Amino acid sequence: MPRIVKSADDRRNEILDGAQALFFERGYERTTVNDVIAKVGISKGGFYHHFSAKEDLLEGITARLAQDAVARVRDILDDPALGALERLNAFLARSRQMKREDAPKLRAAFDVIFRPENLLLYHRINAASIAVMRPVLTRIIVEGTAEGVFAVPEPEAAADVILHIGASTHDIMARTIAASGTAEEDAAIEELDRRLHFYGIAVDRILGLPDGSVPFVEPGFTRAVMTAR
Amino acid sequence: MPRIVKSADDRRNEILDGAQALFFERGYERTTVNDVIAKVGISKGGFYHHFSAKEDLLEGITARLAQDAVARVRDILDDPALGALERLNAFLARSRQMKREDAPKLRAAFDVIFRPENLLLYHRINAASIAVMRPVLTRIIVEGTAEGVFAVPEPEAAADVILHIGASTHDIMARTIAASGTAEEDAAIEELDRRLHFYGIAVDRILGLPDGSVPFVEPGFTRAVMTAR
DNA sequence: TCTTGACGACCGACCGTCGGTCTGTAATAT
DNA sequence: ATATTACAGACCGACGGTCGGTCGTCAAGA
Repeated sequence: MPRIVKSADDRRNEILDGAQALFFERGYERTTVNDVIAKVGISKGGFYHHFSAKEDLLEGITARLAQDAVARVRDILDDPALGALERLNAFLARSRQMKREDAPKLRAAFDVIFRPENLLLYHRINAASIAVMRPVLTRIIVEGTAEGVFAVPEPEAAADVILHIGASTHDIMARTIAASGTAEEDAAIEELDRRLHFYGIAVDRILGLPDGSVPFVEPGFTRAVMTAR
Repeated sequence: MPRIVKSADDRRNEILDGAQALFFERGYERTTVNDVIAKVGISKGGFYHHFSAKEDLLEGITARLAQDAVARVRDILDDPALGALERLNAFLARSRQMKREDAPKLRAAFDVIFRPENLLLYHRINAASIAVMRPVLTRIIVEGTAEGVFAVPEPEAAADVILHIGASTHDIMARTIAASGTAEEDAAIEELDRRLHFYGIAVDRILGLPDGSVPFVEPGFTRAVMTAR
């Protein structure tokens, strides 16, 4: 085979791109290192020159995804005109907007990520996003507590709890996706929507706010994302 | 090798016992099927006669553990004399008592379960215990809402959230265990204790109770469990 | 009581796959 | 010219899982 040399960064990202595509298509375990190098057009030796193990791919991919996600809300986080509650709601609104925008891609990824055999992949993505969001959310809570809007004794712990509440959607999400195309799809989406609505209430309460202050979903959001093609 | 024949149930439990011991000692991935059959004193064929895959061991073990755990609190769950809040607190108190009783074994298991490479093992155990506890906790919340003591619009969702809050302790637990034996051990335990205390408050708020109604920890509990030998 | 035969528990050699290593080489930098 | 980096690809050992066959058990028929 002809030898193609590229800069380390470019090659690394190429590998990450290929791996990410495969992971979101077949899952982590069902994707072999040989699959990845075949897709990227690279040799085994080349791969292991850039990554010391298959697991490193997960780290690289999830780190990139998380960095990305936070970059897209940076302006909201840095806007000095916003109060804590406004900032939090603007952040959540932006997140929803982004999800709506690439709902089809997201939905396709969900199909794979929420399969039981891909638990590890899901968990890593989740852990990475929590790690990135924790300091962000903590800052907002500290801010809100200083403003006297929130009433939270342990901001960092509260941030952790709130972020993990998102993880508790896993099961219902999985169920909803499994029900996709069947007669129960509609009911499953309804239930998921009710759940997400309640999670907003849980956040309100943890922050010491009146119910409904921090909406997690807006009308039609859940259905729009879950039925996207 | 001499052939030893036993009833399917006995053999199955023997295999589960051996596998559980190994998983809690070396973790799931680092335990091979050959390790298990060597420990139990059985052949490869024998093993696959009772289990269709290595993963089935996880299911079997976690199911057993979860069944066990719920059996040990059955009396509290069934006691008609208890109100919902009393029942919930009695349940948590019993759980703590059980943890204190076999703190050394628990602590040893923690050492393995919270290592990053054993994420799958941890997750399965957690998922199984949540699956078992969900209906139990849901019932308590429904009861409490009917009594007018709790104020929860979606009992099942609330149960899910509360159970998942426990999962958010994973990171700090892992950190605390990693700090074991170092100079930071003391500070890590303090922080873990503060976190657990806050989780109690989060539960109070989700249930619509005044802060401090549902204590997650009692003084000295965290240290007692985490420093057990 | 003894034989027979079916069934299920069990054996262990074997296999394919997969993550990872190693030796070597072409391209690039110094 | 030389060192370093980026890559190639044959190879390896370990592991999960399979498969054809064996042996203990027990019940029915002679």
